[in-house]
Amino acid sequence: MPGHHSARGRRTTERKGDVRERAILDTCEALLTHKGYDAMTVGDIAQGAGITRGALYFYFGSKQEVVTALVARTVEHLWERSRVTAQTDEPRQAIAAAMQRTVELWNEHGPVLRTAIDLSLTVPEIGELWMHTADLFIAAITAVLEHAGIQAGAAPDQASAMARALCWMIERTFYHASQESREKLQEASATCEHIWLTSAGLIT
Amino acid sequence: MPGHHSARGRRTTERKGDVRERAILDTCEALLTHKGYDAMTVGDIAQGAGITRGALYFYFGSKQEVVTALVARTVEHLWERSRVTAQTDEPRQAIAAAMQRTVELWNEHGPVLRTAIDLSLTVPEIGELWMHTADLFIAAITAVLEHAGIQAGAAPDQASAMARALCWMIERTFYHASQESREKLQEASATCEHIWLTSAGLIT
DNA sequence: GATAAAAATCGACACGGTGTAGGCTTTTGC
DNA sequence: GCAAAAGCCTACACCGTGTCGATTTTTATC
Repeated sequence: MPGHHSARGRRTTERKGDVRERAILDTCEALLTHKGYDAMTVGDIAQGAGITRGALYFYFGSKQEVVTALVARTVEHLWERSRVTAQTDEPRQAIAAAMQRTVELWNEHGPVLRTAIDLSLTVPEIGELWMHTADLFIAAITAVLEHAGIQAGAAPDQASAMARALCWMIERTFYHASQESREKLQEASATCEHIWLTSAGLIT
Repeated sequence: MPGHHSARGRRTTERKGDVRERAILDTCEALLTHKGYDAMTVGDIAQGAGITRGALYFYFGSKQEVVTALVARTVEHLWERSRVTAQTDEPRQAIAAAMQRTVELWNEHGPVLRTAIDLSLTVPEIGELWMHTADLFIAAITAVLEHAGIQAGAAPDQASAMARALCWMIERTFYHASQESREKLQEASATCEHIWLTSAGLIT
């Protein structure tokens, strides 16, 4: 009985492997949270997912591939959300909304995002993924800045360059704050928002 | 003939091991530059320094210890410089000077600094070192902000919190720009300086 | 400049994690 | 029910790490 009358909308036909694959990624995220990337061994992941090392290599070619898939899964979430978010015309609102969404993502998946950042240099695939994410962010910030009256362009005091720096500020600030607590994250977010607003000329 | 009339001021008595130790660190920095941390093996370092793996373990207990020592050496440079730099009273000058010094350090030791950042999470000793460096920086930024009229305090729109966010902005922006080219670094520095000035209320 | 202690070096080894290979078992679709 | 595909496992080979004990070289002292 494959994809029969599954009540759900889609065609289903969910292979057993699909479940396992999710289990592997879930386990990986949990391990990343509690042990960190280096300490996490392929055997650990397999064990957590209820299979042996050998079986895991049926799904993923290496530890790095597992993590890459996990990062992809997490980041796609973000892409979805950012695509949905209609651009509010009011800069202040747009900024507040963007920051709030980002806080939520970091609250939910902080360890994965931190790992992604750490591995960006050494694992090209992850670097790719993260760069793309950053570019989305930078584009969004650039739009807001220009909308707020900052001159478009790539010179150091123009929208594009400033957006890039602000993006890195947010990334790094969240990276650290998300290690501490949700409260710290919220505070850090407020600080970033304030600097963003100031840079946009929306605060005296 | 140990430390005889060595023309130099100090007591000399430089052991052979001191030279080797330096050679190891120099090799490590070169390898970090050309291969990156993960690809770099203890054997590589030893070979580059003209000894065998076994001998290297006489100097350092592990690959991580080698890198930690290298980071320490590099960061101490920075501490020196920042201690020397008398605090100019004029905020604009202070900011420009700080940025320039930072650019130089990243130009000279970009790969080491990037590695230090990458390993901050996983190697506590390096995390320690880097945190201390960041704290110096944050204190300096805080001082400038307060001097420029930003209210002291840790609330999101007060000097201390803002300084922290600005520090991370600079760290991350330099991290990326230093991978590209000296020109990019210089531009990135200008952008960070502009945002810093704006946040300090020194630019309309 | 002989000598004994300290410093430096080496080769061999044990361990642990990775990734691969070949064969067995379960699912899946007809 | 039955092939083919998918899933799974054990065993193995490889590589990098870090340790050990024996040996050689430096260093300081007489």
